Amino acid sequence: MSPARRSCAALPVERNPANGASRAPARNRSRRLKSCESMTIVMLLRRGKVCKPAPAGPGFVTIKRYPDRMDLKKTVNLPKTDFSMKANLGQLEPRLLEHWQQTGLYQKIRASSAGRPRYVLHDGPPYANGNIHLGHVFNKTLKDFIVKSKTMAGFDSPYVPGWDCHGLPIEIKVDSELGSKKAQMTAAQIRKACRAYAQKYVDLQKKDFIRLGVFGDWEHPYLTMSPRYQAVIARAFVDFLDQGYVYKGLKPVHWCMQCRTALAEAEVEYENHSSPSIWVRFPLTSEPEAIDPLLKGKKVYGVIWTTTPWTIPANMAIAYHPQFEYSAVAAAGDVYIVASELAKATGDLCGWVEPKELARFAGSKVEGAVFRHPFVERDSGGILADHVTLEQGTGAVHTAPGHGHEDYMSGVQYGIDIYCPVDGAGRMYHVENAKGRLPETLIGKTVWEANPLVTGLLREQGHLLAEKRIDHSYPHCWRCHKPTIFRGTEQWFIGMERNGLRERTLEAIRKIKWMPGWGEERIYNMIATRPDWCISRQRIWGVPIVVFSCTGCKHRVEEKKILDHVVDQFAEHSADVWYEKSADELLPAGVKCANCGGAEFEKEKDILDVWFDSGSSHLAVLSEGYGLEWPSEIYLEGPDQHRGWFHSSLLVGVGLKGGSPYKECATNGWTLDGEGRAMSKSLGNVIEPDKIIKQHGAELLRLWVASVEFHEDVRLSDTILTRLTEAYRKLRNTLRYALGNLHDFDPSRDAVPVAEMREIDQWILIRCEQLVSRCREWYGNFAFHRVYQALYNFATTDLSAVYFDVLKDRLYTAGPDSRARRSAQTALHRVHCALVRLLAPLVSFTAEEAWQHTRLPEGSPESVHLAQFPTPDEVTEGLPPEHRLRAASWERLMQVRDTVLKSLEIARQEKFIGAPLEALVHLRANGDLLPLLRQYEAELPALFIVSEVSLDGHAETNLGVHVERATGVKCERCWKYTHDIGSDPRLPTVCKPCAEAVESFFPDQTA
RNA sequence: GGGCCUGUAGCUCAGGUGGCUAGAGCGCACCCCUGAUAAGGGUGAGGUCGUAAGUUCAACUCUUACCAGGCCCA
Repeated sequence: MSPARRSCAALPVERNPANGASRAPARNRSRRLKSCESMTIVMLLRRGKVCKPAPAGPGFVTIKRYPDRMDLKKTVNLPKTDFSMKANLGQLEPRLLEHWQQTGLYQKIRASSAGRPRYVLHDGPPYANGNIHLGHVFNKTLKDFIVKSKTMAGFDSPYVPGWDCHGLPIEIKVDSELGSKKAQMTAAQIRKACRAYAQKYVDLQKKDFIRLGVFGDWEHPYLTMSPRYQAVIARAFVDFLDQGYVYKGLKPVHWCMQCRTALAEAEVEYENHSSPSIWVRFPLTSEPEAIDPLLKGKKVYGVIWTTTPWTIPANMAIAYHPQFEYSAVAAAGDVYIVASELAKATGDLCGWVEPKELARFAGSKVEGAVFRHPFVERDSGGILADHVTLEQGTGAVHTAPGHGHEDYMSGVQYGIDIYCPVDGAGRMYHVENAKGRLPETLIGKTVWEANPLVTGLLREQGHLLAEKRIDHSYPHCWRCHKPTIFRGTEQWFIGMERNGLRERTLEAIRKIKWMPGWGEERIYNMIATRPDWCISRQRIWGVPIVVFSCTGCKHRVEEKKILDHVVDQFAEHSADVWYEKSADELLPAGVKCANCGGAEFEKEKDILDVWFDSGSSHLAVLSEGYGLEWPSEIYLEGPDQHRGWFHSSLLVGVGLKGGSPYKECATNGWTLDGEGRAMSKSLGNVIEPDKIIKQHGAELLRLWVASVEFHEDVRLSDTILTRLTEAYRKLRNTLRYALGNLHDFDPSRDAVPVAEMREIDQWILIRCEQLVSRCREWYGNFAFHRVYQALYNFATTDLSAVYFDVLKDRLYTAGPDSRARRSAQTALHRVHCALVRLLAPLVSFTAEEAWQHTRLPEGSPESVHLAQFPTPDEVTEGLPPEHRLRAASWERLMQVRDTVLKSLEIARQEKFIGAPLEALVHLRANGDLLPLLRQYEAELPALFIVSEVSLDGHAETNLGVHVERATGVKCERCWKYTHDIGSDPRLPTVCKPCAEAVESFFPDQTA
């Protein structure tokens, strides 16, 4: 300790020479103290013989008769409560859940909130597959915090949970469960199996969410597979179609030629495969000097490398990386453009003799150059792309937009045709209106047959530079295990530029409040650069794209009136009717093809992207059916949803409703392990929510959610759980102290007017008032962790360490019905009722349990969750303004208290005292502190929890503290050392105030 | 590899527009109490503010690079 510090602390303890004990060695003093105590521990009193009972009646002095053997402890008002110290959440929580369910609490909340301003959080649907994980817990609990806190802040805040039920993951699972049976099943039957599967997980997850104490309309959640919802999805598509957003175009997908089907990424397995890899040159037909002046007049070629020769016929461009450096290498009179880094390797492979570098330039120089296809009458443009790498090949990527995802992206970016001359069986064919005719030798050949033919053609033309087989990992069909191809197929799109969708969406983004703010930039960039929305999938489990086409002329039936007729059937029978009925049955009678007048139609086979399903949730839920208005107040999901639900909801909202379905968009972080790593099976660091609930209770998970800054990634570990367990116990014990000391307090009967309260009781009300005001504000901006910290700090610092400690003497030893005790209880009751309500959105179980144990004023709601947050005014109601000014004095006194406690600690360390009541504190003060202390001199012993305080004004420093041994005798009842022991002859070991308090325990015998 | 984000004591969090010895609670250590008792109280020790440069009279706060981690893409 530094000298400066020492002087800051209390002055050295001075021992009172009058106190004999002070001269004795420390060990002796302590021993003597103990023996002294043992003499007075439990005293048996004999009274009856001394005081004869007086006859009752007028004119007689009443002398109460005390029992012969009296246990003084029974006259101490110790806390009494059934609110146990140990929570036993494992039993409490299910009991409360059952109770809430049986009493219809959620419906009651709705009823009591009716007519208040609305605050609707629209739930993002989790996927109905698998068990819930910590991320679900985090998100759902946060939503519950918002809904409950908004409810208690005076809003009507309903919560309709939902599930995302369609989609590939479920279809795949069902597929594998059905096994070979699937082949014999109709689409409708498979859909039934998918529906059952999804329902199973809806029920499972629902149970888990309810278990967390999340309030909501669990009886009527929205399911994307419900007939009503499916109709909403289908209608949304029809509306998009009707309003001109939708078009059909080509996009490459994984394709199995064997199964003749599109495959999702999840259905593709990568296996080893041997492919022919070739180096091909494309003659440059544009001016070489545009690339580099040194190339003027040279015969220049672009050089590409590919492992799929069959895609060469579909080549439309050559991609270069804008930042890479490229070399023009001269060899045998020709000049080749390759990445500088790969020039040597390429030259070696192609057998260039004495290659010479003529020039070096950035890839960006090649943009706009024109090459000639080696054997098709077509140009191949130089383009730029970031996906170009230097790991293999030449640094120039053969680009066939109909045969590769990245190629496709480049194609879209540069407006190049998505050209795919390969049919569903994997055979080459002449595409109508194609640029450049394919050599006839290729037509009708499968892509595998085409490989050597293409290589042959290239060789003939002199454009094959090298050839080499390569073993690599290649996508295969998960079902038939044959290698797959990328094939441009017809897909449905929502055009981002149609009706200005992209622009309008970007405008809408600017109007939304993003929390945290960076969400705006993130989603803005995505919308600004995303390609058209591909909304079709070649699957079964989803909502079909409601379009028919004429069997004769292929003309599509897209009239809204006709399609709406079909959608109406979805609402009634679910979208299954699409698979159960024929086109003829589905269509209204008498529909004719607008083009050819034909009357035979076929149904579209594709279904809609699941993001279209969930993106339409606001149409389904913020609707009359649920009694909710569009748009919602807020969406809250994980950060991945900027590309997911936030994104699709926004597009659907802007497209069909002209704006965002949410005014505010909040994100919760990811849940990580104690080291900040993502939880994964392979790392083995996954924390199961179920385990924590079993071991600690859902309340602890809620407390965890409450304790962290939720916008950022959050961690959970054993250490954190241990801290939370301790915090929970502290909060619980705070409530328990209050309940225990309020057992005989009826606010309507016993409350003391605030103006007449003890000042320290008024002080805690003012502290509590500030707490309420801050917590309300923090709830308002979803700073739950600040609410938690404030409540916790209030419980530990203001209450446990100061107020409760100081209060014990008064609560325990004053007469049960005395003004002093009732004053304390009034304050305690107010603080308790405020605390319980402030805690309710966070620790909903414990708050409810405490509420049930609280004696509430007449007319109070049966559940804390039906109550409103306390208001700051309510806490200090009745406090005269002039009393409020005294709060500052008390803050000052608290500082004096801190100093005194430091001095007491020194005395304790020196074994001069043990319990603080053994001390007499002598204060010396000057300045304005002295009058303040004088004013409150009578309160000081209680505030310091010592037996005596003496005060004088001779201090040289601002405040001096001397600790001495308390004089007098220890009262057996209140344990204070006093000079009035035995003032009541019937109670020879008890001080005067205690004697008076004891009196109130015995019935008035004069009555 | 690209876009966005995070990194203050063992833990969870505070630290407007750069400015006194960087705060809180918990935990920890030591002590006390035994009438909140598988409770309660006191005192104290913990941080070169991810790392390294730079701007500045002055940086936890501004810039750059790097490291570690997260989400989304590729």
